[in-house]
Amino acid sequence: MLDERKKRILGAVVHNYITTAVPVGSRNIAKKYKLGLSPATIRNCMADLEELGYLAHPHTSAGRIPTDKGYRFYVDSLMEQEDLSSEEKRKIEKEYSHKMNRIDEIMEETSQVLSLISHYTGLILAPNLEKSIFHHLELVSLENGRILSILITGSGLVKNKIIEAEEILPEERLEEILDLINDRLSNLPLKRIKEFISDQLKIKTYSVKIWELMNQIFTWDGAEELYLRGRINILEQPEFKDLTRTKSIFQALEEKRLLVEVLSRPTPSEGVRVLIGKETRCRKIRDLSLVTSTYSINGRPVGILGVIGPRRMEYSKVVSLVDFTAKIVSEVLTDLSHTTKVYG
Amino acid sequence: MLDERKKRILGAVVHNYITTAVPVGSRNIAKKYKLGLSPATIRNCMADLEELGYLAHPHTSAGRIPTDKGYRFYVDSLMEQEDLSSEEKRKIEKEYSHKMNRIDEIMEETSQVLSLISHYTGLILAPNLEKSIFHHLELVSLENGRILSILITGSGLVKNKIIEAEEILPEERLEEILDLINDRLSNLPLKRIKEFISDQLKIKTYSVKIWELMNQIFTWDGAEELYLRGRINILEQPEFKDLTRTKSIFQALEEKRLLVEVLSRPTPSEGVRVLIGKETRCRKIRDLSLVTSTYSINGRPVGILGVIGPRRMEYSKVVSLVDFTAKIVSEVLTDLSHTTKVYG
DNA sequence: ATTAGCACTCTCATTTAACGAGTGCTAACT
DNA sequence: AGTTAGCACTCGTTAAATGAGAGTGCTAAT
Repeated sequence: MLDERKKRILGAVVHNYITTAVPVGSRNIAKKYKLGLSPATIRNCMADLEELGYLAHPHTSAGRIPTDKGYRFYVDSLMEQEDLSSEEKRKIEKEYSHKMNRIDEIMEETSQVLSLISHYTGLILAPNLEKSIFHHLELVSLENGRILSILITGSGLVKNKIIEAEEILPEERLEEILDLINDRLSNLPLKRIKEFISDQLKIKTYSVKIWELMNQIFTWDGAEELYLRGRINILEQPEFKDLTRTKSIFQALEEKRLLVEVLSRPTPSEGVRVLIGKETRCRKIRDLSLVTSTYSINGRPVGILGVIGPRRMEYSKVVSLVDFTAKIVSEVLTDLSHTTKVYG
Repeated sequence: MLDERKKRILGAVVHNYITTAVPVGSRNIAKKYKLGLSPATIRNCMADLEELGYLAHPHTSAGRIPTDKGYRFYVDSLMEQEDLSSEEKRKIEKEYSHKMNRIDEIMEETSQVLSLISHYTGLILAPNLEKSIFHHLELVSLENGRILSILITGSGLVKNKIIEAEEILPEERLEEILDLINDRLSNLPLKRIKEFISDQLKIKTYSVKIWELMNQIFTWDGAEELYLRGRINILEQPEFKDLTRTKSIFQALEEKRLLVEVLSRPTPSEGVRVLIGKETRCRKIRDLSLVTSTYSINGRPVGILGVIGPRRMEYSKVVSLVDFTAKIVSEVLTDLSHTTKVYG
């Protein structure tokens, strides 16, 4: 375990590096942070911290920069959460003040807010359909036996899908099955609906065709939607002025699949999660950090939002931002889910 | 008018600059293009072309680069369209070979294709709702008098909108009005529907509430959807290694409104349109060129697609690409529109 | 244990010089 | 008269040289 002095010096180095982006030297620390120590002492201490793996040298005779381990310790033990300024809070609340009826508006707005306030890249993963609650299904027959299905979830998400039925189904038959579904399955999690379809519907007298149809309606390509805003903010950071590296990072940010994969990893704990550099376990974004939180509807977590930016991120502020935003989004979505019950 | 020699030399300069991105000198031209002229002669000629405004000097003792006027002349009179290789054609057709039922899939696919083949940035503006044909409307009552409207166009575009009705409307009333709309207005351009609503519906005995409701359904925020792919390809070009300028270009590319504005300008002519540098009449993208074409459904133009890239673009190839892609997209959408007639 | 002092290292910015591509002009050539 | 060769000149690019500055690590003194 680090002693008090080491902690304070590590904290000072990380803090200074985060704000200046310049490798920090002992003299600098001695001047800016009143630790009551001379540069020489600090130097010794920093050498120790380096040996312990918390700091690194870009080269001899340059200051130190934190390693991932250093950032990790800072985030876990040293940093104190820096509340958003009341102005920032106001700004966020204002963005959500006007009525939004559609989930995708809320997603757009949220990624925008996260990017705007953090000056990094904001992201939000749309509510996972699997975890959503079923509310209503509407079917419209199209030509050639194709059917447009409109699925409404408890959170107000509307999902359209066009289905090719092999055989044209009579209108009455559809009505019948539709009523059954809407009567019996309302408020069930979508995940459970497929089970129901397998169990109930198959046993009953309904034809295989209808079973297949329903199966198709409640199956969707797993491609969860990811909203990203403010990618250019990455270019703002001095460490990315070198183009070659920057380009590969942009490429990674264009690959939604990659980010979705990283984001959907099971969350070990409640609240805000911080992934630093290599901890993302993904080469392409190993120079970036990720601050995320789940957001929920009626207390049930349905999606993930957060900020992605340079390793040298203002964690103390971003953690607050992500936390705050997640709470607001949860509220907004929960409200929406209450007013989106199907009528009659 | 330029004489034959000037044309050939201008063509050579533009071509060479497009392929190498290096200001081109007389010696270079003399060697690579067999014009049967000595460097000195070419020099004189280039000096003339400069005076006429077709070429420019970055500085004395550097080669020439084309001006916008130079590119324009090249595109209009010199360039010969370079057909896509059969491999490229195959590649494109393959991308469209699997069944796509939803417009947005087609849009995603198309912007992707344009970016992939051109190595610049691909873009497509989704079909303009105003110009679309109405096919079917579906209404679902939600709690609190809110109504989910589902609008299906002839091209298979499905548009959801949640409407807040001030007063709860009885189900029968909705059914009634819905039948009227679907019976009478099918196959009308959406633009005309609003007129119909104003004229017919108002005169009849329907309440003001219903009129307002319909009005809301057929009114949408003009925000047309723009699909963009391959923005990073911009970084690929040597002229953008300077960051400050690049950043502002990226910012411009993030601003969809800006691009939508430029794209939706009325097209003067049929076929592929090329806008070079300043011709875009937009400061932020004055270093870029735009190659666009309309695409259509059943012969009626409904949207715009194209490629945006450096002024020094391979026009001869990109023009072919955009032309070809527009034709394919038109076919795909027209097919889709035929199979998306509402049943019964 | 802490600190002051000092030699040493390494980067970065600046200067300097050489280089070379390209021009523009003139005079010779066909 | 148009074309070409020759040549001086310009200017940007690149590489090497230089010096300043920041920072370290070690040693010896406090």
